[in-house]
Amino acid sequence: MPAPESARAVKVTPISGFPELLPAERLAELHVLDVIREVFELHGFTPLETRAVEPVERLLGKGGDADKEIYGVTRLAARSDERGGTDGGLGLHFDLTVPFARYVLEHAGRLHFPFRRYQVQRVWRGERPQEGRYREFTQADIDVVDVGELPPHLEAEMPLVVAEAFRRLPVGEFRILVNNRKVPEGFYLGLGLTDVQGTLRVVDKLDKIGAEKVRDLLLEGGATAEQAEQVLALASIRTADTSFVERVRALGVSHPTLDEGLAALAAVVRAGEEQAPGTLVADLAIARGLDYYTGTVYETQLVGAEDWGSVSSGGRYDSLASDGRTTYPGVGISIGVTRLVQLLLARRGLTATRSTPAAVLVAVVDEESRRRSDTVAAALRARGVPCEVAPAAARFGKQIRYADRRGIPYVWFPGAAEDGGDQVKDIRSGAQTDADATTWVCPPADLRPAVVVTAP
RNA sequence: GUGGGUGUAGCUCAGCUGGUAGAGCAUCGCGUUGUGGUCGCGAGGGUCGCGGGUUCAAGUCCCGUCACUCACCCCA
Repeated sequence: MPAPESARAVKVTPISGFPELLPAERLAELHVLDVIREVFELHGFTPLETRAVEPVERLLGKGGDADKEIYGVTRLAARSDERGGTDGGLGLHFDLTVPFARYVLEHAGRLHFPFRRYQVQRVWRGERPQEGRYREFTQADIDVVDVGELPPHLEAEMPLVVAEAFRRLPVGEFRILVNNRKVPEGFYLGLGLTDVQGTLRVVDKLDKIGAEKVRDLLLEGGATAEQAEQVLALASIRTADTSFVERVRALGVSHPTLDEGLAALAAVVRAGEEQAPGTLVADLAIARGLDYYTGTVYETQLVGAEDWGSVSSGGRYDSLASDGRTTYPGVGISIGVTRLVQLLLARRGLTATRSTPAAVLVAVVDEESRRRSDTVAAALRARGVPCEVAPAAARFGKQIRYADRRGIPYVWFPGAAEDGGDQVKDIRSGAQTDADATTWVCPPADLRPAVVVTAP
């Protein structure tokens, strides 16, 4: 016989970039998700879910150096020649836009256009994690795609939906920065700079490395001092109204694409002014890394937490979904739910008022009468009151403490009343009153855990 | 992938130029045969990330490795 296994502690360690929440935190996150879903549905977006995997070549197709961030999926038992390679293999999706584009192509015959959908799912990116950046996280996307042409007013609608969701969440002040790819593109071309992508990438670093460094990089990239100045001048324009148009005009550059972009961006900003004053800001430095964006691009930051990066972004894409014959242009915006929630948890003290959905703990007097407690619980549940029955017929003090630890506001005592009926105690105030499980009304504010923030 | 930092109890951390582990908080128990939170007393919980080396002796010094973390890249 082998010696008895020594009780050695099993080491469990977190995996970097795969965040997990405590119960109260998860309840808070669910609240955030509920609000987002509700707003999306109020705007008529239909729910959709796509599989977690796509062919690797499809995931690779639409991005630049996306290959590094894609997680491949293989069976552990697969033969070695089936593994390792990416060609023909499967990968976990790194966003919800690319899978959605595929979905549209695959089901185009059975969808009605313009097609509005929302999608809330986890995505995976094999990046180096750090604060606010994860390898597994949840995105909540809305997109609209149409056949052939996409009306421009949709580009104004997307950020307004996000703004509405954010207004219902304890995120504080926020700004949705908006730009149109055609503005810098036309501007650069008008200046004689042909490397639009390269220039955009440099400009995108502006808030990180500063104007001086950006100027150096532009000069290294072959721009003249004058061109670099103009590029920086454009990027410095940021207005909450349509006055950015005159400011761009004042720079004296002209190009047909620039005109198009300015008109489109002005329309978006104007809609924002009317429907969500102060939330949409034209920021001509916003570039967005993904190169499938062709028109309006969005980026959202919470005021005071700009260093956490964007908590919602997106844009218009005209050729992401195309089968070669028909193209389905779209526009969408994504809320980085995990980043947003982690930010609120870390910086705003976001939490739930309790760590369980239960509003009531039904006490158990002794094990012989547990059935009576079960009956009480059933009556409460039948009327929509979340509750649980105490795990043990311990001293009442312990049962109350059980509820207190979890933030459960009420403890129900079967048979505690003079007449043999029940009593319910609000353990926050200590008030204990006679009650009947078939008629007791739980105060609405206590029915579900509430979400609170403790920091400004 | 590149570079820096850090690994000691569930959490936050002490532990001096080497002498075989400690605090606070948390958890559980008792004080309180059933009504909590305060308070008091007590208990459990550590192969000091892992492996190797130096030494009579390593949490402490050296090498390696892994993990976490920060920055770059990129992005929600």
